[in-house]
Parts: sequence; C-alpha cells; structure tokens
Amino acid sequence: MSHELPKTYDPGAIEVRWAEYWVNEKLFSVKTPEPGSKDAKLPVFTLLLPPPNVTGRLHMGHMLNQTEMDIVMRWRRMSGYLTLWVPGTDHAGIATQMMVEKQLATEGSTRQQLGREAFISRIWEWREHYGGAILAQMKRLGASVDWDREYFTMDDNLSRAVTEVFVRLHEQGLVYRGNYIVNWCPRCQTAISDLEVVHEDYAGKLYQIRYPVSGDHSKSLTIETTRPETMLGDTAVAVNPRDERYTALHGRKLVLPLLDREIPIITDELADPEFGSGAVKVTPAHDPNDFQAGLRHNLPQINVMDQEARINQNGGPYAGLDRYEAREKILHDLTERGLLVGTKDHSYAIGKCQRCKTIVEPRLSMQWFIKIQPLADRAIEAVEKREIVFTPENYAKTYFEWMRNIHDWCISRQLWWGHRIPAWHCSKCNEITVARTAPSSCSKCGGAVVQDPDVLDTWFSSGLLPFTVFGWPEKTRDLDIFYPTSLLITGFDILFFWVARMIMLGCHFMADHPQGSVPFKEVYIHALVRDAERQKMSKTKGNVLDPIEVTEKFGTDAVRFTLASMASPGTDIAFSETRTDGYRAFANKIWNAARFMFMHLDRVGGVSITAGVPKDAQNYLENRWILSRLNHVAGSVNQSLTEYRFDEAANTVYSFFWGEFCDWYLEIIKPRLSGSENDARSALAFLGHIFEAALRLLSPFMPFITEEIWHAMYEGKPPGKSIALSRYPQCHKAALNDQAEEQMMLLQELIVSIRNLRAELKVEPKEKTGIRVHTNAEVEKLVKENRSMLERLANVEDIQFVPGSLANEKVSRATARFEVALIYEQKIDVAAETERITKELNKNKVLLASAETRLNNQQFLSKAPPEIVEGLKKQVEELKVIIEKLRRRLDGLK
RNA sequence: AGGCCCGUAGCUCAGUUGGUUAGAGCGCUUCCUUGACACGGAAGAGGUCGAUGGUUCGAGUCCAUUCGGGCCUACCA
Repeated sequence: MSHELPKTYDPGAIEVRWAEYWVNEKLFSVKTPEPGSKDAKLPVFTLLLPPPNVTGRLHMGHMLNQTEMDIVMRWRRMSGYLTLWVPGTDHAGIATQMMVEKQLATEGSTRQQLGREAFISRIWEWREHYGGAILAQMKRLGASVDWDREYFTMDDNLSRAVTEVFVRLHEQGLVYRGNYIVNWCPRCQTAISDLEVVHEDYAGKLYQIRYPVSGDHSKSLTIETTRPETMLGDTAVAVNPRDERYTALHGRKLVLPLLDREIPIITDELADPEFGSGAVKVTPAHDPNDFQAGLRHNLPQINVMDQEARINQNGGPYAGLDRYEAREKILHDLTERGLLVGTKDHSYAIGKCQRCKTIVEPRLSMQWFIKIQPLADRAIEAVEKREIVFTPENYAKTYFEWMRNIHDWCISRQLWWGHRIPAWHCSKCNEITVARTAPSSCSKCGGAVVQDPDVLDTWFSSGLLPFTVFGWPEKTRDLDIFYPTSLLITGFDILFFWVARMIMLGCHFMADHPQGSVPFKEVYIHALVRDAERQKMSKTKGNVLDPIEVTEKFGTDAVRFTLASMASPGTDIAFSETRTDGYRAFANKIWNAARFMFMHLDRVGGVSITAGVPKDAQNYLENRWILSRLNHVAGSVNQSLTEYRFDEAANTVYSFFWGEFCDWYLEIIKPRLSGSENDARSALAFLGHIFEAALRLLSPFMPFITEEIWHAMYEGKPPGKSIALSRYPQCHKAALNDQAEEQMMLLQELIVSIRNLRAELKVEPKEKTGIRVHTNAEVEKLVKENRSMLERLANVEDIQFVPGSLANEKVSRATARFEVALIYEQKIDVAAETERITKELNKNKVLLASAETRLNNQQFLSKAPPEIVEGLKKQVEELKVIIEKLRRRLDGLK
C-alpha cells in the first residue's frame, strides 16, 4: 500500500472532488439534537448566511465574507461546538422584478400585458433556471453550510411568518397606513425607503421667482427653488414670524404665477431668514418639510405628478409634460412674464433610486409604515448593554448614530414580486381588514373585499430570518436550541438595511426567549475588497475580479488564504494576484512536504503515523522544539481567531509551516529519514504526528489540500469522514518547552552565522569548511550534542572549540553567547569587511549610548517599571561585549 | 452640515493596553538545479513611521493643529 499523491499539485482536480464529497456526504448537516442526546449537551454555534439576492452573481465581497464565515465555522466545529450554518437566498423584490421585466421586454411584452398572476409565475420560472447561481458557486468553494436547511425568503413557511409578523405589528399599533411624503421612483413606479435612496452631489441651479401680492401687483415676494416645477403644487409661501421685513405682509395673499391661484402667506419656522430672500414656497405634496408645515397650517395638499413623474391635471397647462420638460417650460413662461428674477449656481445632493439610478421624486402617496421608535429604543439598548457586540467596535457608533435619528419605515412597495400585504379593502365602505387569512367579506359592512395590491419591502422578510428560519411562529425545538444565533458576518453596506432591522425585529418578537431576545450575540463587519491599486472594484472601471476565475487560476485554497491573510477588522483588502500566487506556492509547499514524507513512508513501510508520539521522540532536541512550537502556534492561532484576527492566524500558521517546519525541522531530520529503517520509522512516526496536527491547524484556512493529504496519510482509511470533523489543535502546556526553544534558537543563530561567513567568503557551496568556536561550557555541550545538525545545515566538517577570543580572526561572527570563525584560507575583501563591521559597530554604539543615557536618567530609574530597567541593564552588558568584539575585529583587519 | 476611517520599506499590509535594535509577503541583489518542492534553498540591500507642536523617564503607539486620501449619514428651500 502506498500513499497516493500525484507528483504535481493541481488544485482544480482535488477541489471539485472534495466539494462534491462534502455536499453528498452531508458532512455539515446538523440534525436537531434530541433532548438528552449527546449533541444536546454540546455548546452551540449558529451562523446565518447573509442571503444573496437570487439575481446575484458571486463577487469578491461574497468570497471574503464566505471565507471568513467558513474559517470561523470550521474552526468552531473542530473545537467541539455543535455548529450550524444556515444558507438561503433572498427574493430581492425590485431587483428580481426588474430582471424579469427586462427579459419580457426583449420578447416585446410587459408585465402589464401578462397580468399579475402570470408575471409572478414567470418570476418563479426564472428563479428555477437562474436563481441558484450563487449557492452553486458556494458549494464549489466548499462552504461548510447545512444544505438541508437551505431556504428561500418566498418559501411558504417563511411567507406565513411574514404575514404573522405584519398582523401582530398591526395589532400592536406599530403598523399604520397613511398619506405621507415618500421617496418615489418614477422608473420603478414604487415608493422606496430612505435607505434605498443614494445621494449624489449635484451642481444644479437655484431659481429665484417672484410671486406677486394679491390685489397689489406692485408688491411681491421672491422665493428660491431648485425644483420650479413643484410650484404648481404650492399652497402657501412661508416667512419667518420674526423676520421683520415681512411683518407688513402677514395675513396677505399671493398670486401663484402661471396658474393664477391665490395662496396665503403664512408665518412658520420653515422659513430661514438667512436663506435667500427669507421667503419659501410651500408644496405639501412634494416636499417632506413642506408637508409638515402644511399639516401645521392646515394647507391643502396638491399632488401635481403622476406615477411616472409627469405633471397631472392639477398642473393646468403643463399637464402631461414630464417633470423636466415642465421645468423648462415653466422657466420659459416665467421669464416671458418677467417673474424669473434670477438664476444662480447651487450645488446640492439629489437622491437617486438605489436600483435604477433614476432621480427620486418626493411625492405624497398612501403607504404602509412601521412606527419604528419603540423598536429602535430596545435595539439601542441591546447594543448599549452589550447583548450584541460589534467588531470592529466603532460600527456600534455608526449604528447608534443612525438608530437615534431613525424615521418611520415605509414598508409598502408598488411591486408585484414579494410578500403581499395581508390587508383587504372593502370596495363598499373602504374599511381595511388586516388578517392572517383572506376574509370572505368586509368585517364592518359585509361588502366584497379586495387584497391590498402592494407587497412588502424585501428587507422586511429578511429582517425576520434569525427566527423564521427556525420555524417561528411555531414553538420549535430549533428555536430553543439555535436562537439567538452566535455571530453575524456581513458588510457595512447592509448595516442599516439588514443588521439594524434584524436587531429591532428580533428583540421585539423574541422578547421572551430564555437565551435572550437579540438575533445574534456578535456582529463582525468585514471590510471592502479592493483591487491591487486600492481602487474600489466597479463594473464601470472594469477592475472587477471574478472570484471563480481567480479560483480556477490559483486554487480555492490559495484565494481563501489570500483573503484570510489580509482580513483584519476594519481594514480594506487590496487584493492582488501576485499575493495569491504566493499562497499557491505555499499550497505547493505543503503538497511537496507531504510527498516527501510519503516517499519515506513508502520506502520503509510498516509505520503507523497515527499511533501517537513514539517513546524515543523526546530524545531529540528538534522534536522537543517542534512540538513546543506547534503548541505555541496552536495557542496563538486559537487566540487570534477568537478575536477575528484572520490575518494574524493565517500568517502564524504560514510561517510555522514554511519557516519552521519545512525550512528547519524537515532539514534537520533528513539524515534520520534516509538512514536505517529503524531510524526512519522512528523519525516518521513523530513526523506524522506533527504533520497531521499541522494539517488540522491549516484545515479551516485551506480545507481542500488538507483534506486531500489527510486522507492520503491514512491510505484511504481515515479515522473519520473528514479532517473537518477532527479536533482543532490546542496549546497543551505540557508540550511547551522553553529550554528546547532557546537551545534551538542558539543553534539556528550559529548556523546562520556560519552560512553568513561562507557567503561572504564565497566558499564553494559544495566545499565543507572547518570552524572554530569560542563560547561557554553550556553552549559547547549543546553544540557537541547536535554536531551532525550543524555539520549538515551549515556545511561544516570540523568543529574546534577554542579557549581564546576569535575577535582577531580575519573572518568571524560574534554574538553575546558565542564567537565563530571559519577555518578557511581564501583572502577576504578587507575593505568590504571593514565597512560592514564599522557599520555594525556604529549601530551598536548608538544603541549603547541611548541605553546608557536612559540608565543615567534618575527620572527613568525611578519611574520606569523595574523589569524594563533590568532588561536595559542586561542589554547594556551584552552590547559592551559585542562592541568590544567588533573593535578587536576591526583592529585585526588592519 | 454631522460622524467615521486611513496615511509605516518600491508595492500591499502587520505593529495588542506607550517600554529595550519597527515586522511580514511580494518585488529587488548575489549565490545554489543538493532525489519533497526553482511554485525551491541560502545570504543580503531597503523604512525613522504624512507634517508640526505637545504630554511623558520613554511615542509609529496618547493629545492638538495641519496637509493628503477614502467612507457613511442627512428633509437644507
């Protein structure tokens, strides 16, 4: 039997195989543990996948998000948690509807032609065909989610829960319907929430328009506006009550130009005396501030635009014109009449629809809202009391900032795709019945009822997911066990859209949950993945990297490792392929290290690498050392992951595996591996033990290659189905060995010093040299014990210990604990050596001087902690020794 | 308008509560095809931490000011 591993590392070949294996074997599916069962006693770790849009395509942000989630989940699973990661997709109301409407357009059809029902089934069809793209990609990338629990936000059970929530909120008086100013997208023809509006700076114009005083056209007021077309809906002009310029006009009326309607002059704080003329037009149906002012003064609300933002019949001669055509015509007409006083440049922010980028129109319309304050209060408290903890912590500030200035949430959308509002309108008496199921007739007058045509904001249903995925409103065992979820990992872009809403709704509906009402205990907000030049990736810039393409080029493990190695809370990631190439090399290194081990295993045969640590292992310094290092590293990686320092964790395993395990350990044991079969077997048994642990350590970061090698190690008969189900290495104090680590460090220093000298002298690589060492008895003993290591790694054949200092030698190196010189005839470059030593000497002199200055400073001595002072004293002693040695070297060179 | 973040080697980033000689990867220079790996090995060069001022025995690390870059929130006519 041999350990099968192809000669070259081909990530594509192994990854597809394992990705399928993990899914087919249902390795990460979690059955709800029965009461009293073994699993029921485990600590639980639950994570909800931020559901990608059905319309979505996987981008680097997803890849980062998934990598972080998968690392955490694999690590927790291996650390003994019952680990549940629930995947799903979001029906994405507007986005999906737009997508399918576009498709219809290519067929020359519209949703109106199709009708509501047919259009919706068309979307379901579309979803069947294209909806699973991201999740399929996730499977390929090996995300360790429970595919048996996959959901879609429009599933029957989730939809029922949405209805239940709406009805309950309504019963609690937290849902209301009313005519308010909302952000209206004329393209999508629906209301959208404040969050769905993106603001952009806009260099526009401010138009100054004169409104004549009624009955006295010699007098007038001048107002300023950026949207002159809205004047058609003006129902007053306001001045500030304290603005003495206009006291005389209080109570008078104005003639609204163009329409010749009389409108009152009102006094209201809305008018800022500092702005423009101090008079402001009031358009209650098209501006939120004006709307409030209108309510205060009982002004009529005249809506002058239709759903497509064309002027309606209220606009008199302008009816039928698009809002911007109307603007031009109005400005033209005003100019003709001499009422346009002036125009000035004015830059302000315009709101655009998040989805289609059409300029949003504030418009009065009948919508459903959630009274948000009561929900927000509790949501603020939950974070203040640290029931939910943010990483990085300053996102809590952003969260508070928003929560404390929150506005009621407009939840109705004039779309067809989404959860329909469970409200029925009586066609006779207009009574509205909100109910869990359709009423047969009006509860008030018995008339026929029609369901409200609107659907709910997509974020309404996704805001409920932390409890609805576990079966709410039923009282399920899943809810008992898995709620609250442990962690949420997501991007800051949906902090308000989703995270804040989940907190509000979770706290509200899970208020009596024994393990706490919050939907999750921790929120980790990940950063942005930028391109190698730190530019934001965007389609228009054309710098978008497709994660699947990069993955195919370098392997999933390498891409994951790249992202992990740069994922530090709060820091954006500049993704560069050269770096990924470097981690592909790392994977290749792991691969070849494994092949190296297998080569020797197959040569001697009969070694059980799983039998535990062989007895004689502790006899070897390098074994004590690498075991100690492994345990230190395990401790440090666990700690870093606890703090979501993916970068620290990844870099730690990287340098352990490559820098210590491969570069030093494997090199040291090579002679034993290729020596007698007994020696090889003993070395291999311990090597296998370390290698296997290192694979487990690496597994959450590089699940594919570690799975492949792990199975190969067991020759197809592993102790479990997957390395992902084995235990994560911990730091065992008993395995730590400070002495071994110090001794190895000294030997490494000595070896490097010798290599150094050889390089400087340009000794032929194949030529062995002799060395002379001046040191203390302890080090001498250590070197003698590890003579063969030194001979091999430093290419030395003759080691002499000398009583006297070697500082006068032409070629030598000195540290505080030893001096070493090469026994070598060749001439050296005296000038270069002199320069090098002078440089080193000066560096040390500067250090000594600064240290001594500090030690002579009474303030320092009295105020600095004693261990710092002691450390400095010790350093001064060592510096003096080194400086003295360097001086003698310099003299010797002359 | 308010709030937040960043500026450390050629490039991309680390640098924990201020404490001894500021680190890594990539790139660069020199040497080496030694049977795991040239996707490799060995050795090396290279920063005074955006600027200024302050606190402190001691600052890349805290404070202030300033310059440069980025982000978020917002109903400014």
